Amino acid sequence: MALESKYNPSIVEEKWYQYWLENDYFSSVPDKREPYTIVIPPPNVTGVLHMGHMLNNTIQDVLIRKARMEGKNACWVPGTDHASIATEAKVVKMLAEKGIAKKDLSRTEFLDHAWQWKEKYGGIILEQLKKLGASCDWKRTKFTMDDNMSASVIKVFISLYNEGLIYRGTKIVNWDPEGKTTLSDEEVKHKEVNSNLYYLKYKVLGTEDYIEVATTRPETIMGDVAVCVHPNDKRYQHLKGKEVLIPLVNRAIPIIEDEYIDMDFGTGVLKVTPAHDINDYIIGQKHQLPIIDTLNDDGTIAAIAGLYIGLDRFECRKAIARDLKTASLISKTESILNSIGHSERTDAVVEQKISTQWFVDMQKFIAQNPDVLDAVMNDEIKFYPPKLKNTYHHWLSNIKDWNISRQLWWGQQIPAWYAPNGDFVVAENAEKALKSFIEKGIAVSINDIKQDEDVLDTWFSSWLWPLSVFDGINQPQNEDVKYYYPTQDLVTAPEIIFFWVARMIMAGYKFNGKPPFKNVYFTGIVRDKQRRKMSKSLGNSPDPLDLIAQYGADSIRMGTLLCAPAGNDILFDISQIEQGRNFCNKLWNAFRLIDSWETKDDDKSYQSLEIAFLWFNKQLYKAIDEIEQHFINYRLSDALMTIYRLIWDDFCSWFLEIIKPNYQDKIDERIKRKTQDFFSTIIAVLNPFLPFITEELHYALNGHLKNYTPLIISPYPKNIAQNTTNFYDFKSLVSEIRNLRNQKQISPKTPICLIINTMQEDVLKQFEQVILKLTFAENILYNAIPNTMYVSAMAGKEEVLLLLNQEVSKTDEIEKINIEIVYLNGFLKSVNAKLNNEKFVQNANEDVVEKEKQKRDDAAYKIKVLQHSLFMLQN
RNA sequence: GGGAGUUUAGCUCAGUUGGUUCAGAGCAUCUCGUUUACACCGAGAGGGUCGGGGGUUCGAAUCCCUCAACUCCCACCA
Repeated sequence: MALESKYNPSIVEEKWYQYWLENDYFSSVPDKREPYTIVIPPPNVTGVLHMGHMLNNTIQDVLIRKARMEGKNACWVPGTDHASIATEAKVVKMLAEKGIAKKDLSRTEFLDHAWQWKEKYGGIILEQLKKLGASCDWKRTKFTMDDNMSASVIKVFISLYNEGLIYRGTKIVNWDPEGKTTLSDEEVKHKEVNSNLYYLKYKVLGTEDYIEVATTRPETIMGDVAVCVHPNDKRYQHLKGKEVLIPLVNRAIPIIEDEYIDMDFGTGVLKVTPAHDINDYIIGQKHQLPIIDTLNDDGTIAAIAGLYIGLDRFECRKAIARDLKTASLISKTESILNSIGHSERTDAVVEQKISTQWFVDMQKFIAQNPDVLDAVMNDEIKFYPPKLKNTYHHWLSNIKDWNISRQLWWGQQIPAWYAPNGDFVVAENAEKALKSFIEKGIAVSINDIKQDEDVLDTWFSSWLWPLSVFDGINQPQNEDVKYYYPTQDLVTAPEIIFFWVARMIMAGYKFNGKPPFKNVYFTGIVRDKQRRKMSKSLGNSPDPLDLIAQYGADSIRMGTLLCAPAGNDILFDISQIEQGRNFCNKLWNAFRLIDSWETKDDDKSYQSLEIAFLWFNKQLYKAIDEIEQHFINYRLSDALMTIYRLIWDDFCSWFLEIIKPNYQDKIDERIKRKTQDFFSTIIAVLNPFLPFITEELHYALNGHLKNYTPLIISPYPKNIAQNTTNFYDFKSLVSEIRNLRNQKQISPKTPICLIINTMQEDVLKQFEQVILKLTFAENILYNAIPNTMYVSAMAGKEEVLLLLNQEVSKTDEIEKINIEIVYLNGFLKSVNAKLNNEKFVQNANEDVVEKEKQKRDDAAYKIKVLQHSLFMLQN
């Protein structure tokens, strides 16, 4: 077989992915084997693949592929999330571009458009994942609005409502004026923003005095119902019980007192606007003040405000500031930094607004399901990295009720039905709702009742994901859910620990009694080299598909994984991808070399090189152990690096160089076969990480076999017998010799002669062929006396002399040796100081003391050798 | 305001219970090399007082205190 000297991934990857699909290696059905399940964090149905997905899904694929090779029944369930707010926004935008306004459509018409959109674009991201090599069970692909998925959501809503865990209530909620919906607290992201703090003058009625109020939101003055001071504030004692006039509005409102007030902030006076601030709302309740909601749903000023009607809130702020200034009702403005809530999805500034919505009573929920907290804290569910346990704990202990209703159409419509008088029932459908009404003694007909217009928060469906993908809500006892649930690993971003991870744990315990997964691997955020988050607006996010086309999926997988320890952000840099590509090429060429060898029977070379096999065998199984350990700790970067070094250094740079025959020489057949065996093992270990190239090479090695098994389902190598033999460290000896060569500018292929002064001549003789081969030496003399033409160095306890055919500067050599002796004497002194310290000998462990003694003896021996050399040089 | 975390070679990071074979890895850098597996390469080398200070100990990157810088999460300061 003639192979290209450069590995070309594009053909190979396409070919093998098709092959795996055709042979159905990704799909899973319950059987007798141990299950290994991962459910994908469902990407938004409208999304396209970005670098974060690449990282996240590569990790999942590595885990699932390794499990598959280990003989487990590996099942990776893919799917997409309907992402109600994001998708609805996209559909609205798309319709607007066509000149269609959402308000002109009926609910059904709008949903028709949305579904069409979903059918057209919804599968893109999953198709992209295939390019990455993701070995998902595509037959199980789910969508959070599939019929049975939605049915699960409705069922859960009804049962939680019946248990009193879901309620309808009027509260201050977060309002996204752009998405025109409420948001949960988790969907509001606070950002530090520079704001103006305006000092407004409220005229005190019946006096000529003004009271100054500092506010960042002058546009809400139309909703003011009081100004509030601290009861102990000396500055305002004389104003108690008086009223003030709202500037511009000229409505009279009382001055009230409350200990909530921070006397040091601004003027120590707060304007109270209960409709638009949670604190004001609380004060308002306490003092029984009215509520004036001056904002429309789209963030414009409502008619009730009386002024600035229809103006956008931010325009209004400017206008008011201007008008107040004109009227001399602003005493000053200062610039302050404050934290403003933004919508997670639309990035609009979130308003607080009083509204009637549906909530999950979280405190009650947690109280009833203590496992939600305990399981994580006692590691029944393991977090990687574990520091996120604290974050989880902290959030749960301060949890607020979850607002689950959204004023959208795309999603699961809330199964609540209203009678004309406002009474409502919760039921699966209109018929059942009617029945409930009748049971409650409310006489209505089916035409009278109306279903709640709102849909449920997306996360109210995704929290069921690990159960609902197996239909475990609708049919809790079905074979799939019994077999696959709880799943093994969840791989996700720490950003959604509250949105999703925590809530899946809640749903898992609540609806199944078991945790949804055993391990949670939190990836970092993919950033660019300057540590900036990757974003479309910065244009610093490469298109993963372009990268795959250019470098191959294996290279990308390697590049992203090499520097991605759990929980650490990964700093994306193209050079890592190049490193991945170079590695693939290295592996490819190692195979080409082995493959090119012609064989013969050569017992002698086999015998003399056997030690190399023993040595590499040890390195190989040591590495397999280490890799296993890294997997246990979910340290995939370290696992991959271990393989990288095993292949590049141990296998290619050392082992192959040792056994490689001279140009045009044949190789002993057994050597070639053993080398191929090693190679097979190596690529099997590597396969979960780089599935394509390893599959290709595995085929190149074994494709001719009658009962050919592709690598994807071949057994994963295990270390059965511990190989603990210690080998002589021939690597440092060889390095020292090469270094001497370098120093003396002797080109690598020029034959040389060596003298090695050693106390373990027998051991070294075992490695003689190895050393000769690697150093291009002609022969080695042991413990021989050289003439004056040589250079020397210490390699461990061996002194190695490279014989020259030219005179060397004696003084240089003497100088070199003297430096070495000075260093060793210093070292010896410190070791001796330690050993002569009674407290050390008393307190330190025996083996530690023993080690120190060994070091002392070694150093003393080296000094002796060097002094001898010195003597030889000087005479 | 509360909580968590980080600070080790130019960069990104390992360093389990304190013991100089723990001061490491990869990349980058420098020198040499067009040796037929690979220049997407080979050989070799240099580089860190483990953020600063103090303490405990025979001994600290590793434990304690303190200072400094940075990061993240949570939170209703107008």
